[in-house]
Amino acid sequence: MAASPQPFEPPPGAAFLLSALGSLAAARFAERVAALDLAPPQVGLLRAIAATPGQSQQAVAQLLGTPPSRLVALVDGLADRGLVERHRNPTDRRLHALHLTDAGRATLGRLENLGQEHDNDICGALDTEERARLRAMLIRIAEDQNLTPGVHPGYRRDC
Amino acid sequence: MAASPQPFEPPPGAAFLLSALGSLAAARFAERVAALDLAPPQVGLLRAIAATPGQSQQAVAQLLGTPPSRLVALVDGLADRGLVERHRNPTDRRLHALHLTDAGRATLGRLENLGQEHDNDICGALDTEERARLRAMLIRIAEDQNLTPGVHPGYRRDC
DNA sequence: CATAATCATTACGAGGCAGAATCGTTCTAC
DNA sequence: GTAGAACGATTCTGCCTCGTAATGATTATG
Repeated sequence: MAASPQPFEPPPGAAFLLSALGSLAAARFAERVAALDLAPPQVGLLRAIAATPGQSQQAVAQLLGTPPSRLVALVDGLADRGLVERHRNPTDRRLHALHLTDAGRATLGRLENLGQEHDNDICGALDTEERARLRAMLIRIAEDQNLTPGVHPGYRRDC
Repeated sequence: MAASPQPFEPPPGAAFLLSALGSLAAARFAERVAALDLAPPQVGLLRAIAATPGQSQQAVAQLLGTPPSRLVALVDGLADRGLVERHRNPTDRRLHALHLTDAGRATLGRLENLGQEHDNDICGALDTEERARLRAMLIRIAEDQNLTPGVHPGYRRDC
């Protein structure tokens, strides 16, 4: 009673499509930022530091949902490039307050343009109005799922 | 002239939201299928075999976009559980034709229900009509990006 | 003043994945 | 008909990522 060998019997649901397109978007974004010698997690870290400068590494780690030990290598990579600085807090010398350098801010600006191109690449099939409706729906889902705005959940465990 | 420390200056675009929600959806799905002792790639393989039974491993590998050597372990895991069988092709004994067992089909049925629950979980913020519009837009994007329907691009290292 | 807690870092180990090498089988050329 | 190339599946090897556990330095507590 096997029907004709139709590919993939149940049509994929919205969640599957979200996962598939999200994976595609993430991979494409990784390619783009590779041109700046950056990995996606480093971009997220840059954005997090820009949003709330002076935070301790532990605070940032908690915000991003990553173990602190992972953050060390991330910060190292950005500090080696001169995009980020660790400032020792004089009142509590355990803490490393994270700040962007001027070069870091410049890189962030370049990333913003790059993000726009990325958006146009991914959403090329949609006109401006449709894109706005898509964004609105996605934001509603993100809020419903208690996602921290601007934070990619791929930091916690699998991406 | 730094404005108030607003979190994440540029509002996230649709591509970022897609990536973030896709990551979330993938992680949640992984949790769900873990209850059946399955990993997401194995689920994709099950679905691929169900869609076109009797294919060689190499053909399936090409469809999914994964190196053949990776498929071996994947098939092994499913074969150990008795969900999949390798049938030697008598006319060409190099080939291993992949087929689902009855247990495999039963598991696939369970996965279908599980997928519906997953869909409802992720899209809980949207009513039925909105969900349909979201699906339609996502499908258009997927077609525009030349994604193989039903195949998760996460198999491909480069996509 | 001593002990516990906190932050960053390092050390270690597990797991996953891609690419090269291997083994058996089939096709092609002569 | 046989030798050698081509092909499919598998194994092997090395790399890379990540999470957890220990380490060291500093500060809070009682």
